[in-house]
Amino acid sequence: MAKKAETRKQQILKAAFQAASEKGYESVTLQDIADYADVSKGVTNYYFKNKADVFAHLFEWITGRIYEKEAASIHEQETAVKMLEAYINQVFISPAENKTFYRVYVDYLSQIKNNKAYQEINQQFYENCWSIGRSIINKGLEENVFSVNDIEEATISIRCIIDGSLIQWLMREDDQLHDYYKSICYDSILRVLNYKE
Amino acid sequence: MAKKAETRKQQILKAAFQAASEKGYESVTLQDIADYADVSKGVTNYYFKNKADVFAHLFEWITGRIYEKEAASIHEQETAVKMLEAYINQVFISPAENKTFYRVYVDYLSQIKNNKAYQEINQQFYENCWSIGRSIINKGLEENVFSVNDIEEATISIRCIIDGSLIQWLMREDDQLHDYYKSICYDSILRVLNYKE
DNA sequence: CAATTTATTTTGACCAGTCAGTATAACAAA
DNA sequence: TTTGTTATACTGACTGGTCAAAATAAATTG
Repeated sequence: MAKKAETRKQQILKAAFQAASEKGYESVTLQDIADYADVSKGVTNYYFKNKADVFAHLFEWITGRIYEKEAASIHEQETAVKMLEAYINQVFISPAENKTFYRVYVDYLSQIKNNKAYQEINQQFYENCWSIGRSIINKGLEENVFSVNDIEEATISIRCIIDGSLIQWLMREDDQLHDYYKSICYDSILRVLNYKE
Repeated sequence: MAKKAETRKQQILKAAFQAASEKGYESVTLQDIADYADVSKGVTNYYFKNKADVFAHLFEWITGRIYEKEAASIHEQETAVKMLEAYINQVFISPAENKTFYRVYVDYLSQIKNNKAYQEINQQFYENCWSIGRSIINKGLEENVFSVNDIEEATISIRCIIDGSLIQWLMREDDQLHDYYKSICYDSILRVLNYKE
């Protein structure tokens, strides 16, 4: 049944994610994935074409989930600044979660050059992220609290700052700096948007 | 003689760099390094403990060179804004060079979690980068053209923006966007430093 | 200087281990 | 029975690292 297949695929993707966050993309073997999913090795090859196919689906799934959460976080908010605050809270959700996700994400980034499919998934992710930034900026322009020369450039800048801060935080391997980087990220974005009031 | 050994090591490091930028860190084999260096396979193990040792030296060498170039670029400049401009020009040196270096750098970032030595090299690189940012900020504060609440936070923010933009540019695989991202990076930093005049 | 010995460097075959992917058998459900 | 699913054994390709022998350079000696 199609439902069962879907469940199995999810189970395998979650296992691959857990394995990758603990061991790193390249060193994860098909056996590892099977072990984490508590199934035999043959199952992974039954549901996915090959290892790269597993990871393509994994990255698609992860980036999709991340975007949905981030997009949801801003929709309840009523002012641009509150939207941004909610966004940053969602992005810097916790040291543990950020570490798990961003380790896999950095592995993923390092693989993009080798795989056209990965590249397209990431392009979609960027576009989704930019759309969130764009919403916040437009709201702030309506409210007259932000001032930017070019909306597209500002949306791109927001994501640069977010990824740049999370990656730098991750590389320093110090959970205590999480709040510090969160506040640097938030303040920098406000400055880039030329926040007044 | 010690001089010859040094030359050989450099030759191997350059080969490893070239191999890594073309094939990606994980898929580079000792044989690849030997091939690019035009020596036999055993030589690499004669001059380095193992593969990880080669890459530790490689990363140290690369990040050191990058820092030196960046540091040198700002020293001739007389105003804070010109220093920043020179810095960004050096950072966004050309699509080809940025691609070569940043591909290896992203691979390197994805390996940091697995290797204490890599982590320390990167920490040193960050501190070097921050010191460049700090020089520029201090100069701008003297000149009364910048305004920041916290110098340390601003130095960190600058590197976040630089890495964030270069990584995002790299992932989009479009050389034409190089100038675009360069200008976004430059403008964002000016805004973070609250540039007036 | 030349002959010989010693030290250093280079080579490439080889080994032991790993992994992705396959083949096949066993099992379960309909 | 038939079809869909899972387990297991296996293969072939490849890798990091080793090592003994070859090549080369340096030092020593007559």
